[in-house]
Amino acid sequence: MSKTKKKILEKALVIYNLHGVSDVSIRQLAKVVGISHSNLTYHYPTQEDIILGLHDLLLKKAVELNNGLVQNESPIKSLYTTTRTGFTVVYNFRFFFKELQYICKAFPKVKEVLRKVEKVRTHMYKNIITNMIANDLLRSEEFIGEFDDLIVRIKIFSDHWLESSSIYDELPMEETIKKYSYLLMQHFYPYLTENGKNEFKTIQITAPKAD
Amino acid sequence: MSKTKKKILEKALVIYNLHGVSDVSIRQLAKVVGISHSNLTYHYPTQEDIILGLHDLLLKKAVELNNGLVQNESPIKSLYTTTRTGFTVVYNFRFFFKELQYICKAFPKVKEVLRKVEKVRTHMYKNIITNMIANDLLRSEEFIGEFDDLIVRIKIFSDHWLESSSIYDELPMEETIKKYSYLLMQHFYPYLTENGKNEFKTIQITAPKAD
DNA sequence: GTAACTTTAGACCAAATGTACTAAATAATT
DNA sequence: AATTATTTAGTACATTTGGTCTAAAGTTAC
Repeated sequence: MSKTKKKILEKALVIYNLHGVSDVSIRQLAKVVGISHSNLTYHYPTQEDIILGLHDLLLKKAVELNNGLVQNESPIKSLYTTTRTGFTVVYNFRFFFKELQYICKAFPKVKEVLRKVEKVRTHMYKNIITNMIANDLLRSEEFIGEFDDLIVRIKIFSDHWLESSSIYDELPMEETIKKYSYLLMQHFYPYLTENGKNEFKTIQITAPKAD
Repeated sequence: MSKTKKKILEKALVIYNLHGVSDVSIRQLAKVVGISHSNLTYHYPTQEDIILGLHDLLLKKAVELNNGLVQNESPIKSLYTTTRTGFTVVYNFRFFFKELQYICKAFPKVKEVLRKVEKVRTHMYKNIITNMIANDLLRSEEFIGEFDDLIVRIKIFSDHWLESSSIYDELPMEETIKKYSYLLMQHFYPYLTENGKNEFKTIQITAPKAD
């Protein structure tokens, strides 16, 4: 990737986070980058290409941060740490999650990518749940599809906590991420075994009270 | 409200649901209504006024439908019915929920209204939960704030299930509403007592499997 | 050093948008 | 019937937008 391309993505992230994708034209972005709008179209013919580039960055960042985590703690604490770092990435690319619907409508290719990523996420959560059951941290299903449905709920929460927060909250970044990471974890809580609940308590210490 | 104003809102709802608020200009809307764009601005000086009018309609519709429900069933079945009708209203005003973030950013007055409505919703869920506990359908809190947090999660789900569905699903309206109403109910399931779970099973019959 | 390629800026264009203004038509009031 | 108020359409305007085209400037290769 050329230096200019890198700089474009970098500045695009800042300005999109600030004003939203739908409010920033090619010309405005070019001005921020410090190049002409025709030069910008030379590197990224359409806005969709920029968004795809940024989404790529997002995925790379997420993987990179996750690899840096120590995974020898308890599964539940591990899950919490993973959630925290994941939610931090979401926050850093907040333009994406705030305008998810607009982006999917305006840029079909992005929507396709998202659908693929969704399958990976589902798979990941399935593994986590199987694991927790095997370790006697989570009870087993009480009806067919119970945990598949839980995963759907978790994914909706993960995709939209930021949007909701931007409407109803007025917290600083750190607080927001803490609050919603903890809320995500609570999706699991009522399904935990006694063992699991005891482990869960160890993460409560760092978590703030919601509201 | 004059006949013209009514017709404007009516047509706006259709065209917004179809193409999204951000994609429909005053001029396009005027064409659909069959009046001049200057006449439209006469009745609704800004787009914000139209959105506010539509949100008013939404609330009225929700109240009206809710009043039509029989409330002598079991609390859990009652909650399910309320959810179903509520989600039907959400679907009928889907433009609103699909572009929640955009609307809140572009029209600050709408955001204020939403924040007020949110408080009412919280209160409603608190009542429902208190009631269910009193009727031995729901267990009591295992830690402080547990059910407040549950309510936050439920509200996020209620606000964003449609947006998520529009990205990942391709189901017809009826199926979609059924699926997500049932998913909402599952937020309560793991907190239910034996009594509650038995009641819950009576609503499972009409619910489709998720995915 | 010159030829070929890449990167950049500037100008131009047609389309669309919100807003404002004017004047005609219609309805209401006296 | 005359006047006043409301509703309607048309026009004009300044701005912005995404594209396209052209040519200059910079870089690389031979």
